[in-house]
Amino acid sequence: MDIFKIQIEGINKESKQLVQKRKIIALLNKAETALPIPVICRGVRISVPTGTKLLNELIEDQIIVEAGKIETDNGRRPVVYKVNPQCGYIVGVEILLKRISVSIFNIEMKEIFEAKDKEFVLENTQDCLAQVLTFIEQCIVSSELETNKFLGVGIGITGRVNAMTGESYNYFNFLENGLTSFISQRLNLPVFIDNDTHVLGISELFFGKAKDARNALVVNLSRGLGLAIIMNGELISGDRGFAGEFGHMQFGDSTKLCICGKRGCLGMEVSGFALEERFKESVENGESSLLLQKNSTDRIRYDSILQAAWQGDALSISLLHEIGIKLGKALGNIVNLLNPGLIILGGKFAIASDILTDSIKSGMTHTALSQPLRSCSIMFSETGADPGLKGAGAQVLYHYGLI
Amino acid sequence: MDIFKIQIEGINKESKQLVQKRKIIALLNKAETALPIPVICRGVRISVPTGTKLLNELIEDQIIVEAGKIETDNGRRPVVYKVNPQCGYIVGVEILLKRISVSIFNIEMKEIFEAKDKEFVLENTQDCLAQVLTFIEQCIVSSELETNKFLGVGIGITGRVNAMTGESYNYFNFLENGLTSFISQRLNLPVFIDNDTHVLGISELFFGKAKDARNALVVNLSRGLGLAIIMNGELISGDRGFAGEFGHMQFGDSTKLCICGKRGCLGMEVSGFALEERFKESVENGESSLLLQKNSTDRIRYDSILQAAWQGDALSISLLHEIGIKLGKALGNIVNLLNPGLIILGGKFAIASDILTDSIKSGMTHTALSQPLRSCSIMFSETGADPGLKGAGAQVLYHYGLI
DNA sequence: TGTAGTTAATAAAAAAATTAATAAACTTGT
DNA sequence: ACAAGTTTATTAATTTTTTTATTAACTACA
Repeated sequence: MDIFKIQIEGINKESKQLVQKRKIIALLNKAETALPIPVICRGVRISVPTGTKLLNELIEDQIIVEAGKIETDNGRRPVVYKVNPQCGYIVGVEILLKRISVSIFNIEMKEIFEAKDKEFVLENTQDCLAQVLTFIEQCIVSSELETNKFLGVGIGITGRVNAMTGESYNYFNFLENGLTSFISQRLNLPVFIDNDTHVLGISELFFGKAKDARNALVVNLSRGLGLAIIMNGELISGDRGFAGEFGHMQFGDSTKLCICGKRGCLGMEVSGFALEERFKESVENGESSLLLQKNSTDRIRYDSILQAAWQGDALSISLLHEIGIKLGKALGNIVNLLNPGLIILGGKFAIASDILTDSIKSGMTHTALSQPLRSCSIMFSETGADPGLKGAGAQVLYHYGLI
Repeated sequence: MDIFKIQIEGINKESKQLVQKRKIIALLNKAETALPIPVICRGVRISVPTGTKLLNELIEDQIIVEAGKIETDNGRRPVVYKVNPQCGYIVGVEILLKRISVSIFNIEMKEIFEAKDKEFVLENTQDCLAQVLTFIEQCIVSSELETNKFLGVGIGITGRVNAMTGESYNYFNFLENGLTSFISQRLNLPVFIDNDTHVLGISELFFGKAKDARNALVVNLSRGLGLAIIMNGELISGDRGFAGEFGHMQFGDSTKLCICGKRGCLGMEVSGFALEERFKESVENGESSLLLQKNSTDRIRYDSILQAAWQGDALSISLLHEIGIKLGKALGNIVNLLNPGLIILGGKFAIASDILTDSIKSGMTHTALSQPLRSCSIMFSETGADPGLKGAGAQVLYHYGLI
């Protein structure tokens, strides 16, 4: 897919036309529907004859295809065009602590191949890296798609990641030139990377509820606690990609020691892990719960507690309320600091929206100023299955300016 | 200055060339030195003949001027060009609680007229607004510059401001269409506005130490406490312009009631106001200070305490240390959240850099994670006089894409 | 059913921009 | 001091793009 790779090159004879071609592709890809020539030409600010010429060349290259005619109120009906869904493919990879998933998307981000939740143990070793690579390679082969049509690989991985340099600090940090350049060389494809929470943010930004918001927070509340910050319509990475370390915000009353070495980290009070701990404590103090009928206390994971809360278990609900209020207080502080128009609660906790929403809101009133609070709405993520995986893949489109 | 106003209009016959002309102007204005034709043409990606043609038209319009020839290692010596400093002027206005300042800058942001620190009381009244307007008008007249050469007015004002809509929420909020459109109509000039802290951030971003930083925090520590956040090289305003309400971060141990109605606001512990309060308390508890020799406790303002600290007064220094540690703790939290590469301490407290720097750093270690902390340096503002005023004016250049 | 009105697409003419060629100005090395 | 090499600046030739004009396709209404 040579046309997508031009942008890096300097000025040459073809460059300007190729830039315009890429603009056409981007316009069509961003548009919800197929577009007619006049609209395309207005969109990229060129005349109809040149636009038509470029479009025909793109059709010749099978990058753009006709999509029939559309109804109009009056006048000749225009032929509309869209990007050929088969013109390019994207690999999305999600590497979590205990499982790895790969999806292959077409250029419209429709999933056309999947190999999800393969059991796996993430370790900072050469061997583990080799496993990841062969799994990705296998998926590409199994998909039976033309290899020269792959545009790139987008990876989401737990831990701290520098999206700019392509380094992963916690895992595979033994590589000299960073993780992306290593994988890129091996697969002979451009590779982009970010951490699991940021990738979730990308998903919300382009496909979820943050689509129309210029300033939003995406909370990733699962076993851990993370935050993706979107400001001025862009994901905020910070200087080294560390932005969003919400779980280590020193805001809690708890004196529990966090793995980071400090006490009072928010993640020790607001997270799936914290929910499990608090559940155990409560049971030890004699409280009862529906969950105890089936399992012993040790085996109860936060997923089960969330489900129990949904089924009406009083203990689980009250624990969730506690968490909601604490999360709300912390978010209120960030609302003062960043004045987001929207907060999206994502991650595994999103299913507990009914129980959490009011407690978060009430927590926020404790800390947030009334003006920024009034202009900030709270929503729960409703993206389809595996939003992180889709966001991981979307990095590729984002870097090509196609989204 | 018609050429600067084109960008708003739609597509017309001249539009494309004017866009290129604006690019040339922007390139020359951003460059430190005057540039020769080949460099300009490479910079805006046009050929030498067209570039020369456009340049000559700009010279005809007196927007660009020749700036002699430069020495080169070999080959014919090129003529270099720069933006005519007299081609356009900018009005910067700073409206604080007790004083108002106006400066007029040329397009290089050199100050060519000033009327600073006029005594004044900011009130939310028609009368006060009229005073502001006549003062600005007077300054424009006194400057004796051609009125048609003014590019716009940039305002910095205390209180909460929506830079996008041009509304000021705390002052002059009785206007129907926002403050900027009102002043714009009266002065017949484009008007841009932001709050005093954001304007300070703009100053650091374009002329100060944040020039080369893509992610920075600018702390405005004077009688109040504010924060300007720069991420991805842009000032973060948030959804309604409220971003940076650092002073109301709920992070303190103090139980003092803040004007916002909450307790525990950081501004009640870290600010000039807080310094005055703590000084009073300490003296009442029997501590001594150099300052007491001259003034009664009631009359001592934070400026004096800062100066006393600089002169070695033990009480003042220890109070500053307290403030520094608290500020550092709060900043550490933000470092975790946003991973800035640079923190600039500006405002009146900047002169106490020697005393504050270590305590801020030690405070940060309490809350910040080691990784983001390591990549974050702390500096003290060293911009010239009235950085806020310069930042206010710079808004105009920023909106024209000339900076 | 036919005509006026509207928009799309194509073809021809005009304008604009680029490349190529050339002249001018300057440095360096012999 | 003068030829060779470099870079800038100007002019001429070629290519590209846009305007303008024309034809095609369709709706609405009489």
